Amino acid sequence: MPRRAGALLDPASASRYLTTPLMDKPRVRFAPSPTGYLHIGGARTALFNWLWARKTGGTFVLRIEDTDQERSTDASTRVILDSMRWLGLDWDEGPGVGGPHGPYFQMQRLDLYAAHADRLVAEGKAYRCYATREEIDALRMKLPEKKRDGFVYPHLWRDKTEADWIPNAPYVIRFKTPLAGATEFVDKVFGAIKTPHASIEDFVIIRSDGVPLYNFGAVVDDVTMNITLVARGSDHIINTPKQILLYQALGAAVPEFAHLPMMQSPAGRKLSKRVGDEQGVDVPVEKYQQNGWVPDGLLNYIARFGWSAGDQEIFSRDELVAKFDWANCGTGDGRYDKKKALWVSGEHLKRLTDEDFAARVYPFLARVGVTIGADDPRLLPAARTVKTRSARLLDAAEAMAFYFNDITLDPAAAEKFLTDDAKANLRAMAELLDGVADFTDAGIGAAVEAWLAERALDIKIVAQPARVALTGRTASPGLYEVIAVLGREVAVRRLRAAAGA
RNA sequence: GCCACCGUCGUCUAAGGGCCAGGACACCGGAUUUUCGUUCCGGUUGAUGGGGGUUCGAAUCCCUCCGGUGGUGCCA
Repeated sequence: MPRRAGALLDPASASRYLTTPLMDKPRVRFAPSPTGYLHIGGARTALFNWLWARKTGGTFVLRIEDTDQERSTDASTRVILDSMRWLGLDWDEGPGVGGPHGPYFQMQRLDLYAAHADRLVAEGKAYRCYATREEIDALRMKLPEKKRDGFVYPHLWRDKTEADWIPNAPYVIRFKTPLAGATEFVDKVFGAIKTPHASIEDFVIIRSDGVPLYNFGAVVDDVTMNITLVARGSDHIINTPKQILLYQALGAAVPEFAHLPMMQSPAGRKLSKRVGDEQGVDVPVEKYQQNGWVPDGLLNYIARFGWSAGDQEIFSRDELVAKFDWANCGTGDGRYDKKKALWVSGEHLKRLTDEDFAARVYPFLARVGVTIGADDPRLLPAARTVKTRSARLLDAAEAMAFYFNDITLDPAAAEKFLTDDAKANLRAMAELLDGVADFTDAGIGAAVEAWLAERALDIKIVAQPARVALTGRTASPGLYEVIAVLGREVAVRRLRAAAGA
């Protein structure tokens, strides 16, 4: 494993760059592309940036990188923003809130990119390339098959001058990458990373339609938005040298960089939505919302992925803010672990107050066919009985449904437990409950225990049949609490129905 | 192919030259319990990718091989 930040640069070979002067407060950003949904890995990137901003009193900027016009949609922007809000990752500048460095959509900043690109061209640091895609492809195809993969743009227009420009013909703008030397930077997570310029081709910074490509748009924005620390997935490590070259060409201070290892599928694949579906992992953040995760639970799981603080596993949002640091980020890619994710979710549910838990479960009740009012007096006591046995709110709602809706007996359970002897006991129990004065968990328990003692019956004999009769299933919260929440009328009716059937 | 990065229990991680490689999830066993779950206890159940070095001593430093990931686009 490489030494993290602090590894030495080789001053002789690296082209040095300006270090961001220690400014007052960090400015970080999250810059998603609106091409679908908020990816769980993207949420993690956003979270780490947000944590750093909140911890340091810095600024968290949200920017929408919508320059891929083929795939970007407004609907997607809304979905991403909604997921960010649901997670509680509020941004200080960006869509909806504005800010002094807007607009925060790249397609509304085209003039800015053009101006910067033109300046680079004027200064000889970039150049117009009139070679068409077809032309370049033809050159590539001329190579022997084995060498085609290694084809790089052959500097066709690198040394041409304005006199060579073709009037009215489309062109792209390419960056004039230094032919020799190397660019090295010290990543806050990965340590020193060095890339020889020879391995960087003269990459396109502006398309023929005037729209910038990722590397250029991101740099111009990060410069003009005064971003001091760029934190993103390690898939961008490869882009960093190009971007540093761009900062230097623009005469701008180079920000700090922090890359995060990738979150892979359980089988170690790239975590795309399709792969996630195949391997049982929810990739879009909206799915977690729909399945009844609490935001802090999701944040906890993804924070703890690639980062740690001693042996602690469960963190509140505030603890995350207090304890987060780039130095405790690891470098190895990791695999999503669904079981652990669910465990973390459940731990967060357990830590909710009963009232809070009930209020959060309520919206999910409708999803499982329960239509009660938010002020239904059974809601809180019912919710309380399933809180510690559910991993997500949707699971809790499902586990609670029997309290409110008519039940159907699980056939296998009925077959096994609703024997003639058991039915006789259920009738007797119904009788008993009818007369219990203190119809509470404790009161019912006392009455039933006394009744059992009187008849020399073991609770094990009557519990399961009663459970099946009352809930339809063999697994449920404690029998007495179930009865108490159900209420005398319903409990008695269900016992008799099962006994009579 | 080339470039960059990464490699500790099945999984997430700790230890960054020196006490049995620690914790968590998972898994197995047990206790408690009216079921499930919770909770508690136990686990020689389980790992430094392989091989070379350096060193009294290596998961840790060096070399090499292997493996994985990302990139190699007028995607981001």
